[in-house]
Amino acid sequence: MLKQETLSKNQRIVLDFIEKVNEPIKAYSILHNVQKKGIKAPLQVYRALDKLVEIGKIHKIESRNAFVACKNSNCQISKATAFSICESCEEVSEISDSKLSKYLKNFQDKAGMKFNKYNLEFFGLCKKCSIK
Amino acid sequence: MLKQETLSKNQRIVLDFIEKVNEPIKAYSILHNVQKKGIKAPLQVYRALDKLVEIGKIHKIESRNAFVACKNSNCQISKATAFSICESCEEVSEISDSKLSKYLKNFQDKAGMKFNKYNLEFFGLCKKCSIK
DNA sequence: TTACACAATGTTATATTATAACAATTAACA
DNA sequence: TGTTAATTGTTATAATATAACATTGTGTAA
Ligand SMILES: [Zn+2]
Ligand SMILES: [Zn+2]
Ligand SMILES: [Zn+2]
Ligand SMILES: [Zn+2]
Repeated sequence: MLKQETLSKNQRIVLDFIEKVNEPIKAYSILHNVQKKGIKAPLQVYRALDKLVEIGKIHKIESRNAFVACKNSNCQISKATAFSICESCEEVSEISDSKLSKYLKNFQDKAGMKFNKYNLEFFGLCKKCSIK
Repeated sequence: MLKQETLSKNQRIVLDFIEKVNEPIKAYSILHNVQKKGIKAPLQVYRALDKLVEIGKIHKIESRNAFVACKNSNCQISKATAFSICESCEEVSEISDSKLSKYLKNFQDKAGMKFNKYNLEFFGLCKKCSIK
């Protein structure tokens, strides 16, 4: 079987919702919002999320246990992700900076470990929250 | 009241254990292991963990929901952390690389956000697991 | 087209991680 | 000593995530 090109029904429902809200959202919040579409159980959501993460359509914000649609040409299938997170209003944006991603992709640690993926989360105050 | 210099009883118990195991460990695993010391409830562990993270004695590995002792002069009180994680054996090590930390501390995103903290997790295969 | 393999679904139950709420005790300090 | 904040103890519960198993759908090739 070749790599799937089209999303399954549940994957489509979950992705459509995540793309619509356009900000990080939690699994159970997704569940509550797609129950009208026929998705009834957490597992149905988590299975769709797993697949969507795997194919790079969404990312997990690990420090927040939340999921967000990829804004960045699918981030080489989810292997290189960077986010900025406002600790005041919880606004999250995906960082798209070729210099940064090049630097990190080429980073070599002293133990000689071979990396195939990274996730970077910056925390601070967004412009709006800085003013206050 | 000045900033506390000594750890409280529960904080000491939890930190001693985390330093002893010397690898990432989960909150409930800590709980099971320190019950003989009189810590009986999850909250007692989580409260100690919160404080220890805050003062930079330990870090949370967000992608694993696990905690590990800091190896790196307390990482400027936990504001700049980087780890390498083997996806096969789950070995985690803290990265201490002054070039990397300098690069990330000075990173400026396009939205002009003011960062005060970051966390970076690299994933891949450690040397041992690469051979297999 | 039929048989196979694998992906996806549906469903119930349960595991794991983390916090709320409130009372009591301890530690720092003016 | 009186005051304040930090810490503790305790019970209950919230929030996040997976196990297990039966069933159905889909792409592939003989
Ligand atoms: Zn992306
Ligand atoms: Zn903000
Ligand atoms: Zn550290
Ligand atoms: Zn390994």
